[in-house]
Amino acid sequence: MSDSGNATPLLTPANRRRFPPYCPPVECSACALLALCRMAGLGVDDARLAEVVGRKRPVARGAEVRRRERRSVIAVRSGALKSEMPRPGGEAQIVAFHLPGELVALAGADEQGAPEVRTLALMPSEVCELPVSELLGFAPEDAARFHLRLAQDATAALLAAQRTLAWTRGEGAEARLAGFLLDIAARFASRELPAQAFRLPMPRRDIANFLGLAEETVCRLFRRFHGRGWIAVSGKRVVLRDPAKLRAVAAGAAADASPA
Amino acid sequence: MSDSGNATPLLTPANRRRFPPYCPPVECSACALLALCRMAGLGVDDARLAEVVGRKRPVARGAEVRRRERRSVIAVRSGALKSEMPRPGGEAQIVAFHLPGELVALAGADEQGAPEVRTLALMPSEVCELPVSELLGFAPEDAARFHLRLAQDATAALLAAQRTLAWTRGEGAEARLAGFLLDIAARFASRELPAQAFRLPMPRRDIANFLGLAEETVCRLFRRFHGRGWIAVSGKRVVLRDPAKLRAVAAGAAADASPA
DNA sequence: CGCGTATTTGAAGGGCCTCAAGTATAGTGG
DNA sequence: CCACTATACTTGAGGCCCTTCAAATACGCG
Repeated sequence: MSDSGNATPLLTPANRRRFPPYCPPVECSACALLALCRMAGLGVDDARLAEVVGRKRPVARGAEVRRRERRSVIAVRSGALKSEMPRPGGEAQIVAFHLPGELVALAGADEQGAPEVRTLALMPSEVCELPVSELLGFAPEDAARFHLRLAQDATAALLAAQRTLAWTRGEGAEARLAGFLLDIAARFASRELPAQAFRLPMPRRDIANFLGLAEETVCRLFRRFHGRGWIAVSGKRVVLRDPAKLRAVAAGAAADASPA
Repeated sequence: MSDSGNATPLLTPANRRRFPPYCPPVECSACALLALCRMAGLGVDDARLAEVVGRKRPVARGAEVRRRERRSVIAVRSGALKSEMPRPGGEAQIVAFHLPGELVALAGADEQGAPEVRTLALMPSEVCELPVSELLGFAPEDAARFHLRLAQDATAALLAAQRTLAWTRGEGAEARLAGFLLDIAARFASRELPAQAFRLPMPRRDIANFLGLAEETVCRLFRRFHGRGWIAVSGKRVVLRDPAKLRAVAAGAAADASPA
């Protein structure tokens, strides 16, 4: 198997500069918020869109994404976010990462007091905010369809959270990291972003937190996967070289074959 | 503090028989489905209730809870359920337990094919099913309010799932089990069921699966907590004797004080 | 180009898992 | 109502995976 085809770019210093950018903006056509925008009576290029939806609102790296309206749905346009839940004693637990085109802030969309979940930008990002309150004056039939769609999006998010709960409990640290890489790649692919070679938006520390591992363990696993030829990794740049093997590892297969 | 009052029953053989039953049925007044039932135009004691809502539908121990209608919301009336997500290679991962008065089957309420999440009865149980499709002919205003409530319930469920994700990642096995016991107790209390002395509806094996631990570890932890006087445990019967200490442990406090 | 942050690497130790066997419970059927 | 039996719970010993602590290096941002 050795070096079968150099179709995948190697992470030589020369290739680093031409590596895909971090998290490029997605078009409205690939955004999960599109259905709600349309249902709100807004054409994508309509003039009213800019009025109701806060488009391209910038969020600085490390800053918290906060609702402008009491009740609203937020989507990521570019960059990446993380949602974390504080724990009584110790570090907050990261419960989800949000990539371009994905919805945020569905959980607790109606909570009154201080939000339990904090959402922070992992890099300079842009978000779109669709205020639900602006739409309450709509015709009852439209409001019903809108809220139904909202409920569907929320149940979809719940299902996604349960899937996450399932594979992050995978036996062994290798299974978890393999599952993580495949999850990120699949989500990039579903938004028509490069999914084989990409940059991880989050530091090792956040990956470790999310997977329930130590930061050093995540580092060692990246190196181990790299050494086995499953991936090529240099800092945040990652190339998936053997997705099938990663799937097998994520499913619990012991690593026996493949040269070290 | 020694034996300050024997208000809490000891788990002597004599007291076993008078121990609270497993998961007694909740009244409609304490059920999370009540708001949706009322909004659907159904008085709790209304004759139509029996027609639209499948009340007291029995589910045998180990049987799968399946929707009768394509789209519906299910609540637990008595007993207890577990929801599990299959994993590629190996045992399914339990993602949630459902106690009397709680909603189920929100996730995937709209999915078309075979459901990803399977919901099984941990003991002989009764469930109520409210078919959403039956209500689509309602007045638009009522439909709008109904779907809004549905969306709120869905986001609340998502928030609950994220909370679960946070404390089940607690550092150390002791923190996880302490958090688990407090979680169960709090949910019993919110439904006006006995929350200090109760029976765990699920076997050790399921607790271990849910918390990402080995079954033997869970057993040892129960015995350890029992030995330290934090709880009294005999099989599935549990009495919380020092909830404050359990909270401290769940928050990550090291166990140093308290006699062994 | 320099500094701060992020990543990497090593060594030692502990906590949880695995395997195995015995005991007690509770559900089942007569 | 009681006996029976399958399931669930408990307990012990040994070993490995992951964590912790510490320090050096590489990268990226201003």
